[in-house]
Amino acid sequence: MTVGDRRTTLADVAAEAGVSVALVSIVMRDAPGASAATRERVLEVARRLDYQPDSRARLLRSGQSRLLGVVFGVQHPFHDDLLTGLYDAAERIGYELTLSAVTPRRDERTAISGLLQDRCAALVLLGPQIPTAELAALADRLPVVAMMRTVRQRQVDVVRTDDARGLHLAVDHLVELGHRNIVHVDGGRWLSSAERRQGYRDAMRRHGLEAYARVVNGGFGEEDGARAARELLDDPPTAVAVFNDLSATGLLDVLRRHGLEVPGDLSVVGYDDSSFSRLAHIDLTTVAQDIPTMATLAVARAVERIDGAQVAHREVVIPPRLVVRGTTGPAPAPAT
Amino acid sequence: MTVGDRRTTLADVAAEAGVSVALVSIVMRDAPGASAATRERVLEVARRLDYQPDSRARLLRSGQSRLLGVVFGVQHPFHDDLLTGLYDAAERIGYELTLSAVTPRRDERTAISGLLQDRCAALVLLGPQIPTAELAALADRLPVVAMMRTVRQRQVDVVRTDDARGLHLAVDHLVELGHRNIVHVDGGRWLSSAERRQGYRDAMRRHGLEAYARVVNGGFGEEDGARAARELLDDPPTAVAVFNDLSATGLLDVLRRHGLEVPGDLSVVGYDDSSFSRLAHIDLTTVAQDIPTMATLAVARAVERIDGAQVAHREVVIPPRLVVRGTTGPAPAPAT
DNA sequence: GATCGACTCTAGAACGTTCTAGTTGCGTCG
DNA sequence: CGACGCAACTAGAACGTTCTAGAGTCGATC
Repeated sequence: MTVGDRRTTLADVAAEAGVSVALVSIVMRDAPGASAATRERVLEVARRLDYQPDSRARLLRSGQSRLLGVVFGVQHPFHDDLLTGLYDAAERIGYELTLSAVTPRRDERTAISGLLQDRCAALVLLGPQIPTAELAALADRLPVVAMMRTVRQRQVDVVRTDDARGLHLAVDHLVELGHRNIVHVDGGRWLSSAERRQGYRDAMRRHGLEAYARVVNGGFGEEDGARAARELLDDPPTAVAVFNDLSATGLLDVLRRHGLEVPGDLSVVGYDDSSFSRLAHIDLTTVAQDIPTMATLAVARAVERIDGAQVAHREVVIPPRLVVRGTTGPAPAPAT
Repeated sequence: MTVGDRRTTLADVAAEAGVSVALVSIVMRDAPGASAATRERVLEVARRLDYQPDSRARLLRSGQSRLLGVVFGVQHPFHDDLLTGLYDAAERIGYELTLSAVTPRRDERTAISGLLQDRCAALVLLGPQIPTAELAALADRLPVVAMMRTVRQRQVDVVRTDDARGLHLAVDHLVELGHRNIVHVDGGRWLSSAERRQGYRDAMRRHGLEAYARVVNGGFGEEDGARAARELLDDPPTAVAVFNDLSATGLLDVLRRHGLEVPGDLSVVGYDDSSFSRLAHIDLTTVAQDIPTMATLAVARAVERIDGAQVAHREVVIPPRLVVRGTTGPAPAPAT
């Protein structure tokens, strides 16, 4: 194989089939304006010459690019699942996806600017961390849909989970099992930590358990959960609702090492339904986000904006659901 | 914001700055042929008009597309880490990456054909599953680098881990700890399962332990490991080298539930150094692939091919390394 | 004082498509 | 038999770049 040889173009196919370039274009796009006979002949030639349309030239000419840029993070739990859903949704309505990853050494700004140069029609950002002001500036240029976080700026569309509700579900579940002394280990300064914390507080109040409400400083990682667990050991509650699954596993580990039985002595609820939370020996009760729905809505919203529709609801909030597994059980009988 | 308004182009910048389009192009590309004064003025205007180059037009014109297509799987353990490494490597040599994901409902063929339409200069495939014949056909059209699998066809470049060596490491480690009765739970029909199985057999023979060599049918997932564990319970060895971390966690769970102490009664080694294997309460001894090196070499190889270099070694095999954690320990004193 | 070379800049043709505005050929209708 | 409509097709101009070839300008050299 010689690398230098050009790929076959419309012109090649046209010459070979003895028709004009425009006609080949018509056939390739399945547009009206060609007889069945020619259509077939052209397709046959195209197949024989192994013709592949050049999307760059195509998009360059046709202006609007049926192309959605997606920024995702390589380290994040369910971004992969979200990507799956986004591909499904995009394909259903005939859009292409182009991905740009955020890695430990490639920041969000870089990822976004790459997509801008690809001239996508809109951007879908998974859990964007950049300042809202920047998001807003971006949204002045092209439609931007932020997922899994709130954005006050009204140029930016938002599709997110009702995180407050997620903690309602967790607390309700624990209360139903008889728990009263329920602690929340929060996400610290992490995205949507505030919403979840507030959701926890609301739920406790609603159950008349303000007196028990207690928030322990946590974070995103396993160590954060472990640290919170050590803090809890002095005066252990009967149940803990944790910011996310990763932190919950760290917490579980420390608790168990100190001889506490889960769920015998203490119940734990995570958040995210991460793939590892399903592992048999973790088997974590957790709050799952409705990823397919979120993906579908994000794509739909982006496309509406591209088509210039005036969209009524800027923010779409999806209810999560509780996945009950093995780390929650009835509250232990009160001691003393 | 009106979606319809065109983005600013070179022509806009040129008009505003009172120079020709070509000159603006020169300035934007940082090419020689413009005075420092104009350069600065043009850059200022470009910044003010918020000019973003159109990579489609750019690549269309300039023919060769410093663009590498990467196909990765959303479900796979270390594909994320590999992506990180690929971005690093590509950036170092001034190449762009364009990603295409394989999802449960988007197969490899689709992912690849998307990249072909984007006219990438070469393809990097992470653990491709398509038939080698197809890979070869693809490689006749543009440089193809397959990672983490062997491909006999000589048009296709390969960068992979020395999987046989990985199992040598695992077995050597266990033997050093005094184990003799070491079982291998394999990956079934999975990619590179054969290499690892062979590596296990070789290592056992080298240690004069042919008599103990025993391969149990496993697979990729947690359930496969769990199933293998139940099979082992009748006649448990003192150590198990498992095909991958996921399977190993399934195996660990079943063993522990049946009262076996790890590593007291039985040691376990995984493969992949998956993120969850580092979790404190899994703490799995495992074989890690040298991901940064593999990524760097894959990109380097792709670029060599693009530049038309005659590359001597079609296949690059990287040695793995053992990460010792908490699931391996000294062999228990022989019973009876 | 003409010629040269260097530097800075510009005009215009690519690249591979799509799209607009035709031009054919041909059957049908008044 | 001329006008019309329609289907099938084509020529050529876009799209936003890069690239080639060349045009000015200016100081230095012969």
